[in-house]
Parts: sequence; C-alpha cells; structure tokens
Amino acid sequence: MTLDKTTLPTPIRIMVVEDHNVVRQGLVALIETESNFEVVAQSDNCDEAISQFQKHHPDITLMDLRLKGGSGVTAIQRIREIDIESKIIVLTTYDGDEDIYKALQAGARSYLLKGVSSEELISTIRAVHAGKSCIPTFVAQRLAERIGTEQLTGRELEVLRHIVQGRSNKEIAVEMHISEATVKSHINNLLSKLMVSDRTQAAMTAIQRGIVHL
Amino acid sequence: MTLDKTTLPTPIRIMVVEDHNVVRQGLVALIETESNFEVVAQSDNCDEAISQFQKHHPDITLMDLRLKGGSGVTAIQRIREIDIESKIIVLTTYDGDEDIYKALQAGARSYLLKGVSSEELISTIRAVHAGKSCIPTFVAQRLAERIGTEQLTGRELEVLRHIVQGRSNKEIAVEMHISEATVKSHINNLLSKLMVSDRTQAAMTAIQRGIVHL
DNA sequence: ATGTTTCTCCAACTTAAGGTGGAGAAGACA
DNA sequence: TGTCTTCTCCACCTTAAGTTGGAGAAACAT
Repeated sequence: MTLDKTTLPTPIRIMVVEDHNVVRQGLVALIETESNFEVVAQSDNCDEAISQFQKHHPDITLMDLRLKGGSGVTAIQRIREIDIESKIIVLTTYDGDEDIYKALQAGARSYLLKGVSSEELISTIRAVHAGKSCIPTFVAQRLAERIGTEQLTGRELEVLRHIVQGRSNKEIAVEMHISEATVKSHINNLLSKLMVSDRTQAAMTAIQRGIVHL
Repeated sequence: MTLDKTTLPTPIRIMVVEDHNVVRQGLVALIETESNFEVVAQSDNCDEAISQFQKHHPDITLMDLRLKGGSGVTAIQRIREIDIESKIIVLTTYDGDEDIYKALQAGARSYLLKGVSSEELISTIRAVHAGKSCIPTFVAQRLAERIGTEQLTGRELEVLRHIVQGRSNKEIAVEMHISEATVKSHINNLLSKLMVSDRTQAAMTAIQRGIVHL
C-alpha cells in the first residue's frame, strides 16, 4: 500500500437501475462525486438491467423496483441466477410492505427509501460492498409486522386484482370462468385475511400494502 | 464585458424543492454539472420552500408536488403571492391529471415528469428562464382531456374522500353530520360525474386521477 | 394412508348499496 | 326578482354484496 493520495485503492463498480431518467442521471452524478465510486452501467428497464449485469458484473447494483417492462423484483431474481453473490441494494419510494418482503426474499442485501440522505446511501454502498446486509430499522419493523399476516392464495389474489379493477362479482365470475358463488367464496376469504369488511376497503389496502399495483 | 472564458455571463440561480433527499441531492449534483447553473437553495418541505424563496428569490424554482407538510400546489400559490413573476417548473412523477391542472392553475410555467432526460430538463430551465412557458405535449393532451370533465362539488369531494378511506354510507353520514339519504345523493351525483357505477370504481379513479391522494 | 389446503359450488339469508323522482332552503349571480 | 347551483332530506324500489354453513374433488405433504 505504498500509494500517494491521488491513487485509489480499486474503485467500487456500480450499476444504477432506475426508470426515471432525471433521477437516474442525478444519482449517477451524485455517486460519481464520491472518489473511488465508479458507475459502470445504468438502465431504465428490467431486461436491459439483466443484460448489463451480465456484461459488466458490477460490485454493487442500485435498483428501483418500479421499472419499465416488469418489476425490479424480477430483475433481482434473474441477476441472482447469474451470480448468487451479487450485491443488490434496493432504492425506491415506499410502495407498501409487500415489495420490501419480495425484494429481500429475492436476495436484495439492503432496502433503502429515497428519503435517505446521500451520506446514508454512500455508507450503505460501502457496507454492502464489505459483505454486510444493511437493513434500516424502518424496514425491519415492516418485515416483522408481516409475520403473522395470512397469505392470499393464487385465486384470491386474482379476484383481488379484479376488485381493484372495479369489476363486479358477476364480471369476475365470467372472466375467471367460475361461478359467482365461488367468487363470493374467494372474496369472503380474502376479506377476512386482509381484515377488512368490504371490497372497497380490500381494494384500498391492496394498493396501500403493495399487494397489487395501481 | 471584457471577460475571459472562465467568467460566466451571470448564472441562472435555481432552487430545488423535493422531499426525497437522495433524489434532491442527485438533482443538485446534476444541475451543477452544467456551467452557469447555480443551486442557491433547496428544501424538502412546503414551509421551508416558501421561506427559502423569500430569502433567495431564485430565478427558477424546480418543484416536486409531493412534499412533507402540504402539497407543492400550496407552495406554488404562496410563492406567487410573494412574486407574481416567479418562474416555477414542476418536476414530478405522474400522480394523475388533477395535479397537472392544479399546478398550472397555480401559476407553474412548466410541468415535467421525472421520466425526462437531463438534457430536456436543462433546456426547459433555459426556456423558462428566457420567459417561455414550456408545456410538453403529454401534459397538453391531459389538460385538453380535462376540459369537459365535470367538477365535483365540495361535499361530493368530501364524500369521495370517505369512500377512499373505506367508510360505509352510515359512517360517512355520522362523520359529516348529515343523513344517510344525503350521502347517497352525493354518491349518486359523484358516480355519474366520474362516469363510474359503484364506490369501488369511484375510489380507484379518484386515486388514478389524483383527485385524492392514497 | 391421512390430513391439509385449495378450489370449486350450492342454498338461503341479511344488509348495504345504488336508482328514481321529487322537494325545500340557502347562497350566488345577473 | 328570478334563475342556478348546491346542499339537504324523504320514500320506495331493485339489485349487488356480504354471511353462514355447508360439501365434493384434486393436489400435496407427512
């Protein structure tokens, strides 16, 4: 280590995945103000993020969950199939607890909200690069709350999506090729699992908790 | 004007208002890469934005609409009370047409989505600084579509908010100190104004169009 | 093999929600 | 003054939604 102060140790190579151009370019500008951080790739969509990872194998991937052409969760899964050791930090706005769970399940090493300061972001990148898993208390709390929450089944989730679309029971029955009785059955089950008393509340909590997106 | 090339004409003085720290700091970093752009103030909330404007009188105010402690629309209104000539550019994610309308109504000179590139942002700042009103076609379309859409009355809007909260007609009646019949009346009116057929659809379109938030 | 979960469906019931038509009072505006 | 809108309320009716208590079949795990 006989280096003068202008020679850098070996820069941390970073990929930034974020679908809002101005925000992504801002993040890149921000990161590159930091010495020995280098942005080696960036992308605004799911597929390109995967191919860019394949090509550059960055040390750290900074990823938003809302992307063009698929969820960031998909991108995380695919990237980990390429390299199980890949270090991914999710940096997103709060879109409900469901996404936190899914992203960490998929193998993200950290989950930051865009409300964090640049200092926190920088130190998290360093920590994750050093091999740590950096989970803020906010996220840990949400994660803990999710324990004990009953899971919706596949069909219940489908019905819930239709409810969010504003469909009636009859319409849902037709689209799912089942009887209206079955739809009612699914609705009764999902209402109690979500701990709400009608479809409007179900739709709103589905949005708030990020179980379905807009 | 006998100056060498390092001396700049007179920089455009900019204020950045955005509640996500990392995004705001990214924007600042991005803007300051541009020569003769200078960020003279920044804020993450409504009240501070107003006092910062009062103090610095920036040439351009770059403003997100989602802020801590009040909508950006409020901030725009207050700032224009201070200086009717103030040049405000809204830079936000798409939260429904209602916000576009309100922001321009309040006196914003441009309305950009965060999907724009840094080049577009820079050129818009220059255009607005030169006195132009720069409205992207996307925004113009949305604005045109709004013409002809019936306005909700104050009470109808109140009822709609309760619906979004998941309240029943009876609960709404109690909270608004009116009879359930009146609630039904308001609902019937707002359903036809929103061109939907039930409360769940009303709640969803209210969210999508940005008539009420989350 | 047996239990569990999920998905399917039914009947019958209660209640909430939505539709129709009308009407009186208050305020805004021309 | 008269008109318009908004807010308020009523009665009556229809239908959609939610509740209860089942039950059979398939898939899966122990």
